[in-house]
Parts: sequence; structure tokens; C-alpha cells
Amino acid sequence: MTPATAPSPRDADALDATRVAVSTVIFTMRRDEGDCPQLVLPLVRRTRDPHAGLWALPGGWLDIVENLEDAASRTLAETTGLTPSYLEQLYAFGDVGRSTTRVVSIVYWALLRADEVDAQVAAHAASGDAPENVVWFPAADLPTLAFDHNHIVDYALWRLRNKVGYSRIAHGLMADAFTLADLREVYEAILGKRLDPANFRRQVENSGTLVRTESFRTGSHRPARLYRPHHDVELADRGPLAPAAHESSTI
Amino acid sequence: MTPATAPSPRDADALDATRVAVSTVIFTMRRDEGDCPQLVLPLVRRTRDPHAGLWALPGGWLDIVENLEDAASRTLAETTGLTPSYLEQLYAFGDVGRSTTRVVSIVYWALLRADEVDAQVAAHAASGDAPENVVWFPAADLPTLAFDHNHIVDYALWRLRNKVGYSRIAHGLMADAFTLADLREVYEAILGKRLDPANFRRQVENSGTLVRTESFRTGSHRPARLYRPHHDVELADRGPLAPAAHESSTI
DNA sequence: CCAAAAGTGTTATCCCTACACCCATGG
DNA sequence: CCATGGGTGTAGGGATAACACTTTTGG
Repeated sequence: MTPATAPSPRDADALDATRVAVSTVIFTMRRDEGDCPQLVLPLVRRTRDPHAGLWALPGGWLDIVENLEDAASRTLAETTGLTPSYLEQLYAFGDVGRSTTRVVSIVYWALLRADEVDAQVAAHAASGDAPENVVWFPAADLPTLAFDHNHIVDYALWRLRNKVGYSRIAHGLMADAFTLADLREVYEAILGKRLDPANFRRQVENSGTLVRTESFRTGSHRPARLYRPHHDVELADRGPLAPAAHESSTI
Repeated sequence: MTPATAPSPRDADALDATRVAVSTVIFTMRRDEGDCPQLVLPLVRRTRDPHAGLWALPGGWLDIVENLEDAASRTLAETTGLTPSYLEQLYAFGDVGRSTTRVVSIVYWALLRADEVDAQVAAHAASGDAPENVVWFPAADLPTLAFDHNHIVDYALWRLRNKVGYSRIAHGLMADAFTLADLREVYEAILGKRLDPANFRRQVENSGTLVRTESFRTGSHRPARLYRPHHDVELADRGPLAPAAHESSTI
């Protein structure tokens, strides 16, 4: 942006200067013991100070020749081996006291389909470059994280719940074929409340974002029709920004 | 944020390093020739390269001991003499090619009451430290701006229109006493469409954000009751972020 | 009295909610 | 046949939109 005023003199010592980092809060849905799915996110154990030993969001320094979103993708892949199906800027955190040195963190948030998580993790394990020190935690039950990362995750959760209300963002968590009950469970897990199956069905059917297949999932009861995401439908509204940046919403 | 990976080596030459700037898109409503009010925003003429001579958003470099929002307030005051009634982070712009050197701009957006604009401008003029090179432009009719600032203003406008739909944000543009017609004109100017006076009245009355006064504005027709903002009502929803950061929002 | 804005009332419509009800399967 | 989840129908409430109508002023 290089403003109209003269640039203030900057310290030549890089360690005293403001540095730009990029981190990502990336969610997926995991169903543990057959029952309710829950939101989980990957954290990385820090190996150096500050906060060595604590868990932190995956991230890294912004490279000088790299766009912000590219940096988010790269650092996420480097630390966790994951490539998200949806990626959006969350917020820029830059309070003076949030780290021992001055760091402005551009934080992204992302969603990843549960089946992709498995595939990507399996691929890395097979090729021997499995990321280390990465553990998935339930978003609702996190330990104390490094820096202001608990705060950041809270904000990302708030944004996710918010956005689920007015966009098809949750479809980014679904595999290729799923029942309406599957989708409803995901909404319920995100919103933390039960939804009426009948009304939920009508809402998503009327939204035009799903495609009915002629396949059914058979189980212990009446078979349930399988749906798949309508690939032409964006997961979220987006502003007038050409390359990236998203968002949406009523007096 | 200082990530789990080792910091990549940084150039000792500060001019080759990534720098962090802060800019602000600040809107107010101006009624020109008695008629429809229009959104206007202050721009600063650049006196040095790159883009010397072009108009740009008010802003400046982030000081190392200064929070982001503080930097936005400070640089806005330094370049324009203005102090906004509402300030919110808009987005972090950091594409590699947006400036000749690598600059990540944390952009804020703000609203300012029309009466405050006049008062602040008058105060600066009286004390002799009137900011120079500041001109107010209609948001709908901007020249070509420096850097990606046209793009940024477009995004800020989109956000404003969006937020006007689900929050009381527009009250931040109103003076102490105003008629419902005044307020409706502001909404109409932002949204770019006419609103039904009867329905608009009911909506704002039911919202509980305005206080009826017993004063009336007399004119060429039936006097109109004056209202004032309810000071206890936040202008916008905000997320779970403790110190700053705002936002809000249906399947 | 007239024009025009301020302000009130009424109706149709849509969407959401709740909940009653039928359908189809495995056991 | 029965328990259970899949799936459909329907009635009520709240918000919105459209517009008819009354009120009050200046000229």
C-alpha cells in the first residue's frame, strides 16, 4: 500500500522488525464411535521457543514472492500434508503482545472433506514423508495453545457457524455421496443443536445445491437416497474481489 | 504467530523485505444540492513514487509498538485529521504485484457522522494544522487510484451494503437528531434503491435502536418527528474476539 | 383547498416451525 | 408385526412487500 506519508525508518535488524506469518485453521468432521460426528482440527507441536512444546495452528512465514493465500496453502501442506477444499481469509491478528517478537499473522480458515483427509494422510504415510507432530483435536475440547491461537480458533468457529447459516459452506465437508441425514448431522455438529429432519430436507432440496442420485444407502431401516454436491454451486458467496476473498448476508 | 517451522532467513536489507502498512476506507454521507445524499470518502494525493500524483487511501506504515487498529486510527488522523465513529478490519491485501516493493496492507473501514466531519475539518482549519492534499470523492465516481485501491474501495462498499442489511451500522452516519426520512435516504443511498417509507418506519421502530424525541422538524409539509440513536445499541454484531474484530449474519 | 410528506392500517405472500402422518426396511 | 429412520403433508406464526388511507403542514 505504501502510503502518502514518508515511510518511517525501519530497523535494519530483521529480528527487531515486524514479520508477517500465515496460519490456517482447518476443520474436518470425524465420526468416532459410530455416533455423532464432531469437528476436529489439526495442530502442530512447537519444537522451539517461544511456546516450545505447546500446540499451535499450522502455519509459517510469508515468503516475499508469494501471495497470502498461496502461503496459507503452502505452509499448511508443509506442516500437515493437507490440501483444503475451501480456503478463505479469516482475519489479520497483529496485537503487539501476541508474541515475543512483533508478528502480524494473516490467518486463513479452511474446510476439508473427511474422505480427503484419509486419502491425503494415507498418501503421505505410503510415501514416507508423513508429517510429524500433527495431531487432530476436537474443536470443542482444545488444550491451551501457543500465542493467541485459542482465541483465533474461537473466532474461526464463530465464522464457520455464522457462514453455515447463509451459505452452502458445509458441503465442503461432505464426500461424493451422502444421505440427507449425513448432511444434517454435520449441520447439527457445527451448530450444536438438533434440526428438524423434515424441514432440513425441504430447505436443502429447495436450495438447488444438491443433486439426487438414484443410489440408496441400505441399512437397518428404510434405504436413504444418496445425494452429491452440485459442482457448479459455489460453497460461499464472495465479494467483488477478483482473485480471492469471500463473505456474505438482510435491515 | 511464529510457526512451528524454522523461520526462513530474511533479507537484512529492509527495503527488500515485506513491510506492513495500514490503510482505511472511511465513508460519510454528504448532501450536496439539497437533494439525495451520497456516500463520499477522503483520498490523499501521493507525493512520492510509486504512483506519485495519484489519489490513494489514507494510511501509513505499521509502527512496531502499535496494534493494528491503533495504527489505522493514527494514520487516518495524521493524513486526514479524522476520527471515525466506527472502525472495523476489512481485509488483508498482500498480493505480490500490488506494489513495487512487497507490502501487506491491513485495511480497515470506517464510518463517520456527517456533522463530525464538519466539526473536525473546522477544528483543524482553525488550529492551522489542516491536512493538505485531502479531497472527498463520491464513492460511486472515483478516479483511478494508486495500487489496488479501487479494488479495495469496491470491496469496502460491498461490505458496507452487506452489513447495512443485517446491522444498525448506518446509524454511525447519523447526527444526534434526524427524521426517519433522513435515515431512509441514507439507506437508499447506500443500497442504491428506493425503500417503502411505511415499511421502513416499522422496521426501524421495531428494531429498538432509535429513541423517539418530542422534537419535530418543521418544513414545507407536516412536521416530522426527530429521533436519536440509542447509545446502548452496538452498531454491529461482533464475534467472540475480545479486543477488536467484528462481523455477523440463515441454511 | 391543494399538494406533498408524515404516519397508520390492511392484506397477500413467503418462509420457517412444529408436528402429525405414511412408507419401507431389517430383524 | 414392530421398531426405526426415511420421507410427505399441513396448519400456524412472524416477517416482508405492496398499497390504500388518514393526518398535518405551507402556500
